[in-house]
Amino acid sequence: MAKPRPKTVKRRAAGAKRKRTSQGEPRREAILAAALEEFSARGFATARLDDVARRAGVAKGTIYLYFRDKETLFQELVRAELSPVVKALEAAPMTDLPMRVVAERLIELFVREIFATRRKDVIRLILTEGPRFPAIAEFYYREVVAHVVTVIRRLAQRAIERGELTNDSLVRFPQLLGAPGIVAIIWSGLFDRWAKLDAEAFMRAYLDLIFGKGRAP
Amino acid sequence: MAKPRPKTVKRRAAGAKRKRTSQGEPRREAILAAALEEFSARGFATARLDDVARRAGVAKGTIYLYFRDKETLFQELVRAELSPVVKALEAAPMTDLPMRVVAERLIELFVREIFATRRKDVIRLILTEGPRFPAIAEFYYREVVAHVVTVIRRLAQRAIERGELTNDSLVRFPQLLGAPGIVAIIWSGLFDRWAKLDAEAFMRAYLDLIFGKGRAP
Amino acid sequence: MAKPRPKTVKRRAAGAKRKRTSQGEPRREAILAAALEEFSARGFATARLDDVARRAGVAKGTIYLYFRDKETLFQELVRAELSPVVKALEAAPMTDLPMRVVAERLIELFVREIFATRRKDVIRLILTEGPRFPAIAEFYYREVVAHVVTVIRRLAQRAIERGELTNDSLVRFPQLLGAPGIVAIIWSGLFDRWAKLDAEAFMRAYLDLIFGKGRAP
Amino acid sequence: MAKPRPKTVKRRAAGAKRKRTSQGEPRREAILAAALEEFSARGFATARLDDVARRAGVAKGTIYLYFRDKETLFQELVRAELSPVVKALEAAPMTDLPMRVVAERLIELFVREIFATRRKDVIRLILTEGPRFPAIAEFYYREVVAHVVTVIRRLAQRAIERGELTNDSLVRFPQLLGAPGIVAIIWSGLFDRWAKLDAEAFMRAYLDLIFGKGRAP
DNA sequence: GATGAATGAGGGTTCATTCAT
DNA sequence: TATGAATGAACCCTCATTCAT
Repeated sequence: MAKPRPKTVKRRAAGAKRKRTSQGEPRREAILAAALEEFSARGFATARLDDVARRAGVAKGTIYLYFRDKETLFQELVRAELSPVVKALEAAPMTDLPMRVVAERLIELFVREIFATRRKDVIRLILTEGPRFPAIAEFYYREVVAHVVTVIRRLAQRAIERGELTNDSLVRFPQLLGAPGIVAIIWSGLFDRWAKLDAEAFMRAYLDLIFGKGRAP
Repeated sequence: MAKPRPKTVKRRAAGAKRKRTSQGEPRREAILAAALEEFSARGFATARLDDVARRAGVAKGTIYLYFRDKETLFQELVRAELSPVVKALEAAPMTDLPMRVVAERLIELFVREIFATRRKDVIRLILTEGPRFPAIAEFYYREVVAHVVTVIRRLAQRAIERGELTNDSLVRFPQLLGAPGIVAIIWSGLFDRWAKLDAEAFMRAYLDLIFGKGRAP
Repeated sequence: MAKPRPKTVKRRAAGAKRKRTSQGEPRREAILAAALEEFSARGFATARLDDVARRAGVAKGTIYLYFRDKETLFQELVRAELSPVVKALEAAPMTDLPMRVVAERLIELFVREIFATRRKDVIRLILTEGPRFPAIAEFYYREVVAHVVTVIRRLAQRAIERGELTNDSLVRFPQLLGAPGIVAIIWSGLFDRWAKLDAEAFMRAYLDLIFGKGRAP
Repeated sequence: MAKPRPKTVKRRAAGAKRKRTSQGEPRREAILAAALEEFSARGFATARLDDVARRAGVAKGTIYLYFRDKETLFQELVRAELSPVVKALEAAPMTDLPMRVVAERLIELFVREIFATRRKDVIRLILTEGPRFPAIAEFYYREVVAHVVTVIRRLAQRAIERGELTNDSLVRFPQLLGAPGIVAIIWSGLFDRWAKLDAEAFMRAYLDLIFGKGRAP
């Protein structure tokens, strides 16, 4: 009974390892970063907390000091990475610029803040794991997608009023504007090996397609 | 009796041969159908072969008579479901109809043959599991995506020549034409709970957007 | 992903081990017997299913073919071992013999069917683990203790009517008759190392004490 | 300041010394009290030191300043709670009162000092955990049980000499006198939920049974 | 071919114990 | 002294895979 650890055995023979101990370093952040790597690379179900711990430079048990369980780690990972986006969306100023200009800025924003960062992987994780994590899908829908849809719809409405757009497709389906962004993310994870896709050029070409080439700026 | 096959003999390496019982190998089909259900519902890693077997009405061991292992089952599932599509693509006739008309037929085809069928789930599986199954991603890329891209590029080229399109976006990025289809599939798996998306209307609105409303038939 | 077992590695290099395969042999029984041993020796919480499996000559996973989990194994163990006792109790014939005679037969029965068998350990397990397993305590109370109490009360009642007993202590507290049996079981598990207790003599001395020495047959 | 004790020095082996803060080492007491609660409620193996610490209002590490490990805590807990009993036993005066009277006083003592106090739980812990803690079983046997047995044997001897008892059962098995006390403790932990047992009445009825009702006082 | 009982590696989670502060 | 974050061994349970029948 109670064989918790041989009492006579010295642990960690030498004071070697123990990499990161700069007190200021937030273990939680390290774990989240490592989890994102592992979940992205192997998927939620297949990722091993052992690997997350190793990558974060902590012991396996340490993860449980910060997260109730694997699923919670995943959910908090998504929330943590997305919350700046959520905040930015809520603070999004309504401009009076032409829609095409706004759209181009959105592309820049998307590339800089999402596509070129770890957030791209978070989005991909949501797309791939979301069906098994309704809570995450809902969070993403309510906090991100719904906002974006609303904003785009309003933009499209005004663009029509101003004559920048000649039909109401984007009002009825604002998702259309974001479609290339989603596809770019998916493509990059699936097919870049065989055919790399220049996401920014891809999305700009899309604007050319729907607004007409060079009509803007 | 019993015909106890010498114990040291390697069983047929499985996967290879096949094709005997005239009317379509009902067991194999049942397993594939069951596997699609389970993989779609739970993802590859989380799906249990036990459930696949139960759903298919066979014993667990039977699966291994037809497929080397879980991964092979998955790969053959994708191939089996996609091969008609592949064949259709290869036989796709090049028409001289206006691009918008062709695009509308593609939408109909997509809705009827993909979106309204189990193939939608196969596509979704490829999108979500592909990153962990390069073989599948590659197969899908080479046999489906590349063909579609080529076809669309050719269509776009001609459309430009005929003045139906005024810029080369679709030539440079034929993926743009398929983007809404992809997004529709993803949306349906993620967000339909909160906001159902009418895939066909969605894609038609897209054509309105890029070709101009009602300009075509 | 899916690293279920290296495909090329041959398992169980030699067809050695595989002890018990005499088809007729009930795995379930072997597991229950092994579980009783392990639970008795180490207590429920500390017993390792690994050891149960090893002792039963089966693989760890096999246990789960027969029992949902560790706790279920424990509960079914208790039920399985006690059910003959329960049946015997229900079929217990009411005799007209003097109470002392009946009590002596009960002692013989107790020694032969409980104390000299694995059931002694089951009773001990109930006494020690019961507080943490209300379901087991209740089962034992309802199916065994309550019956025994009822039977003894009836016996005591009649003994009073016949003048074999001169007070109603055993009617009010039939448990008194069984107390030495319980104490014998506890003692044997705790103190036999330092002072062995002859359970049968112990209980017979008890009858001498309450009925008077040698007054009965 | 900080007085950072040279890192290589072995901390006081813990357990030994102790005894300084005048008014009874409140921390140590708090830990022992908390430990008794937790061990009683969940058993040794299942109790968590985390909970003990929380209940005692100290940090987890603090426990280790007072006790080498979980097992030592348990053993010292038993010793601490029992030592007053041990002392009382050693000082037990030999009276010349009739045995029944003495027995009744023992019952009162048992009820007041054991059954109505936390010591009941300590006894129960010994009974349930003893088999896995030979050191505790032995301590309890030597310091408590053996003494009690000796005392009762002497009492019984004299009772026979005086004609208060007509047979030697209690001389040969003094444990018989304590049996109902043990059973009362066990019953209260197991079956009180379904059938509460009045321990004092139970033990008094026992005296009625073996000495004859009302013959005493 | 077909079955499904059996296997056992793998991984999530817990918790006694340590130690830097 | 006291703290509590960190550690990592241990253990329950799952499930892909095998194989005797």
